[in-house]
Parts: sequence; C-alpha cells; structure tokens
Amino acid sequence: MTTAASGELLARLGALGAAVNRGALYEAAVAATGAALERPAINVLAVLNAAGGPRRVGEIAAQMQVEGPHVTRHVHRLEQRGMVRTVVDPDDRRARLVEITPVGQQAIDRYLSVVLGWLDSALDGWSEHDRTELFHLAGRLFDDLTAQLARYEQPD
Amino acid sequence: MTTAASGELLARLGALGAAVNRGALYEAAVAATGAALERPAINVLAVLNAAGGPRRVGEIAAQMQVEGPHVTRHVHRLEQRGMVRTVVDPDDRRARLVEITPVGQQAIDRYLSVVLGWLDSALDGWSEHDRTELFHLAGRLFDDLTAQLARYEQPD
DNA sequence: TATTGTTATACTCTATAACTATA
DNA sequence: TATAGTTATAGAGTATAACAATA
Repeated sequence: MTTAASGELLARLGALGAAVNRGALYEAAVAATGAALERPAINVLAVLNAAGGPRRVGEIAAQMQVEGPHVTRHVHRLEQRGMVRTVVDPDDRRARLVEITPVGQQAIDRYLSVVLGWLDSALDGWSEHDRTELFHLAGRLFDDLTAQLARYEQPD
Repeated sequence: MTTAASGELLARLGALGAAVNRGALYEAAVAATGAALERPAINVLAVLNAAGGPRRVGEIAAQMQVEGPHVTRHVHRLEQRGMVRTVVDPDDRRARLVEITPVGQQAIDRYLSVVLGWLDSALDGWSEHDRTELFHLAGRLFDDLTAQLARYEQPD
C-alpha cells in the first residue's frame, strides 16, 4: 500500500508547482525576457522553441492542452510584439503557420536559461549516478502516469 | 551539463500537471465527491484534511500559496454546502478557525481516492526497490529545488 | 459537409485596495 | 498602531458558442 507515500509525493509536487508558476523564480525568469509576457504567451514561445520550426495554431493548442481561441489571442499579442510572425499554410490555406522571430527566440532563450539554471543548480551536488537514476525513474513514471490517464480520457 | 535532460523533465512535468489539473482524471475525481466543487475549494478541504484539525484562514492561505481573500470566498461557499464550519478562535478573537465537517471529509476522501488510486495503479508494475528509489530521489529533488527557490524569494 | 481558425462572450482563479474588528 | 479577516474590484487564464473561409 503506497497511498500514504503517493499522497505525500503529490502534495509536494503541487506545492512546488505553485511556487514555480507564480513565485519569485517565475518573475525573475519573465524579467529576463525583457518584456511583460503573460504565461500562455511564454508557453507558445516554448512550444515553438521545442518544435524547432513553424507550427499551426491547432498544433500549438494541442501541445499546450488548451482550446484554439486561447492560442489565437496570444499569438496576436506576440505578433504585435514582434516575437512571432504568421503565414498562411501553403498546403492548407485554412490554416496559419506560426513562426518564432529572432526577438521571440531571444526572449524564450533568456526565460529558459533562468529556469533551467535554477533546476541545474539544485542538482549541482548530485552524483552522476543519482542524476541518471532520477531522470530514468521520473521518465518511466511520466510514461506510466500518462498511460494510466488514458483510462479516464476514454472511459470505454 | 544536464540542461537538455532538465528541460525535458520540466516540459513533461508541465504537460502532466496540465493533464491532471484540467483533464478527465480531474473531472472524474470531482464527480466522485458528489458536488460541483471548484479546484480552490478542493484545495481548502485537502489542506484541512492533511492538517488533521481546524486551521485559521491565514494558515490555509499560506499553505495554498494564495492571498487571504481567495480563501475567504471559498470558505464561504464550502460553509453554504455544509462542508466546513467556522468558529471564532478563542485565543485571538480577530481570527476564525475553519473546521472540516463529516460531509466535507467524505468529499475529500472520495476525491483523493480517485487521484491516489490513479497514481497507485500507475506504480502497480513497479518493483518495491524502484518505488522506494523513486520516492527517495523525488523527495530529495523537491527539497533541493525548494532550497534553491530561496535564492529568488530572498534576493539578498 | 467537415475542418481550421477567429470573434464574442462568460466563467474561474487570483491579486490588490479599502475597510472592520480586535490586539 | 499592527494584525486577521472581509468586501469590492480588477485582471489573467481558459472554455464555449457562433461564425468565416477553405477543404
């Protein structure tokens, strides 16, 4: 019966998430971008950065696990700031391709360097073995949790 | 240089958090409570459940990492639903003590049983060794990350 | 007719400011 | 005068519905 330990794990995960998502670290990371970017805007940039190329509005929404209109709005704002540009998808003229600009790339690079710097500093005292073991087990946990989620996503 | 692996870890953590916080698992867990509880209301109940006794509004807010008025509102709603009751703190009559009722306790029990059941099912195929190792490393990671956060919380 | 995206609208989550009561 | 909490208000995050353009 792992319930007690699992509950503890979950509670600490939630607390850490709250601290990271609205705390001083987040503010420091946003400040590093040089602009007052909203969280969803940062997520749009992060998705494009990870994708390594232009993506459709719908693809970005799926990756962010939000609905389309939410992405539309933030892409608009990012466009006004010069951080992304959009072009009609030549393969399907209903769709738009969103592409990160050098300004946007610099912003997300700076944001990530603060957050990842924080994470790596925390892992600084860890042995190579423990670090590898952590990444391995965490990766496996995520895979198993995601698979388990399917139970609820498709109830039949 | 662990940055690449750290980035991967962080991205997957974020994706999993989104899935758990607004996905089908969350809806199933809320449905199990038998009431249409908002997420902050569930968090209030979870804090009281973990505390094992009455807590002040301010204490609940600190635990939830939110401001006081947010808690006040949801305590009101929970009171109307009969899930908590409040009494003036006899030691300091400015403060109110919030106490979970049997109805509220049942609701949070049912919510947690769904979420923790999901988590435990995912860990079902794991060896005892791997499970222990995961909890150990994750616990250590949280401790180190929290300590590292202090850098940003107190910039001097 | 189905799909991609946008516009309009509304609801939830959370913070800040102004205030009341007690310390 | 400082602290605990509440009330009022506003802003950010997100969803749903109605619509336009293209497939």
